[in-house]
Amino acid sequence: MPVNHKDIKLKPPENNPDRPGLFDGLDEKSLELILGTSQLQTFDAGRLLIQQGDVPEYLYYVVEGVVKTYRSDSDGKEATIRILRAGETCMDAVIFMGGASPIAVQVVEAAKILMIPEIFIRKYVLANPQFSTNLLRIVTKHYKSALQQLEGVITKTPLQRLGYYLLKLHLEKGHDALDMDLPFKKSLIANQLGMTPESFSRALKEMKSFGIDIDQEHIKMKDAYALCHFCDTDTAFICTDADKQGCDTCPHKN
Amino acid sequence: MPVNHKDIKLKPPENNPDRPGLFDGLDEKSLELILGTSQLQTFDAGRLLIQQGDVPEYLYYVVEGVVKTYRSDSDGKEATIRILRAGETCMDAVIFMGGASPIAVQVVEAAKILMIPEIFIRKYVLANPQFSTNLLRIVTKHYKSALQQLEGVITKTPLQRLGYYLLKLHLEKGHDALDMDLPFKKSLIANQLGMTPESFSRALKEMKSFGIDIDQEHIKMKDAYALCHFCDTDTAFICTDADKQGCDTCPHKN
DNA sequence: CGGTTCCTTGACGCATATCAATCTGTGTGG
DNA sequence: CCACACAGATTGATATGCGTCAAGGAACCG
Repeated sequence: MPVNHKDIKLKPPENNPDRPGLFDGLDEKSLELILGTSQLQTFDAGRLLIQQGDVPEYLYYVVEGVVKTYRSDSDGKEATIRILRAGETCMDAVIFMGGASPIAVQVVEAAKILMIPEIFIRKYVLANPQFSTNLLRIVTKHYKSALQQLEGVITKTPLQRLGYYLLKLHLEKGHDALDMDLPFKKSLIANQLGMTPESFSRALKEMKSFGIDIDQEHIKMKDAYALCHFCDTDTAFICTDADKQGCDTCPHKN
Repeated sequence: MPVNHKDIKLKPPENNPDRPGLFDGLDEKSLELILGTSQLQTFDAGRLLIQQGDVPEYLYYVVEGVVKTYRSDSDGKEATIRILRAGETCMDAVIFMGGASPIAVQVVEAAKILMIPEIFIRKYVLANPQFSTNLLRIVTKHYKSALQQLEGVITKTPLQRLGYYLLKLHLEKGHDALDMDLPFKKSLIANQLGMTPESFSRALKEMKSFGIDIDQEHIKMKDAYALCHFCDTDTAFICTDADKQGCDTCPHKN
């Protein structure tokens, strides 16, 4: 059954360029066209939407809930790639890779998902330049985060990876927010950071020496510069306090 | 100075869907338009084309030579992302990320490079659907290989990563070729696989127990199935011998 | 020939995975 | 309301695999 335009909110609250959305800048007509060919479905936690090796038939747009994408090798070990919330998509890139999906997709917390047929996506890229640009922005953003992950796992210690993760969390909230919560289950985050839950737990304790206290999933920073130590050129670029006093290690100070 | 259309070969010999090219399917007029706004330049080995944090002004198309993209963290450790040869591009994705480049680009072996202004790229995506599709295919291919790299570093041992690398090399040549050469300097490959040259060297020796002999950069496989042990769903998909006899571990055998 | 670069080999130590036990919170059923 | 079960998180003890450091060898080029 086709989806009614009014059924779902297509634009998540924050509408900043760092969070490119699939529907950004599209007019009413385009939206209706897309929704008309799509379907909306609800899935329970644990449900596998795509297995590694499947050829995807839909692009998935998360309306509600939490979904993860991951790769697993032959002995069953998993490497979490992304954890998606409302407003994010997956299989967007895979559709253009052609052939079997290199990743699997699983629902983590019960989710409502908009499913857009892959054939429509491919055709619509040819018809609508704005849509192409949206897709390019989304895919390149995934690529970027994969590169950061990759560098982290290769060159950084678990502690540094955690620090970098917290720093990005902090920057998302705005540099004034000294309190935040871990957005997901710890074991899930641990896997995404390429470490075991045990190492994750130990790394959290070590964070105290940087002035960051963790109680359950609550994080309290001593001051706004506690995480500067983990900054790099990417985060410095979006840091509103870049190059200010208080941070000795800012990469902008060259 | 604008580039003459006849100066460079824009299509590398192999024209298969797994090697998407920037100029695939474009007509003469489009090619002339692109080349007219671009410049061709030659660089020596070691030359830095883009540093991490720079905002890219060009998309780079490698006409000749070897170029690598990598990320380095604050203490100078490098993680090689890709190693490009003739017909490949970089900064293609970065242009659409907006802002500073998360990666650096360096010439490894003296290279002739076509430089296309980023502003042109962005505009041309809006004007030419074929070009959008080309870019999407290229970027998603990069993304895919980043994901494979990521999984490898997180879940696999150095030996397995090397095996997977050799397998892909083998499949590129066609499954009949039992002889091949390492395409790059060993230390470069080692870094791309996320290990030290020492570990790489030891892993190469271990390969003997799988029926693969390495002499200098020459690789000799005992038979076409020697590398099957390292296969996964991605490689199985492009393996012409998939599911045949000889390979006990083929992921297609479910 | 000497110098340089790259690769290889060996010895060593540390960091992180692994394994196992305990603890905490949460929900369920009697 | 308590007892129990279960999942997730924590903590501790252990071991091993990879990086590091240092030395030696091989190929290349002047």
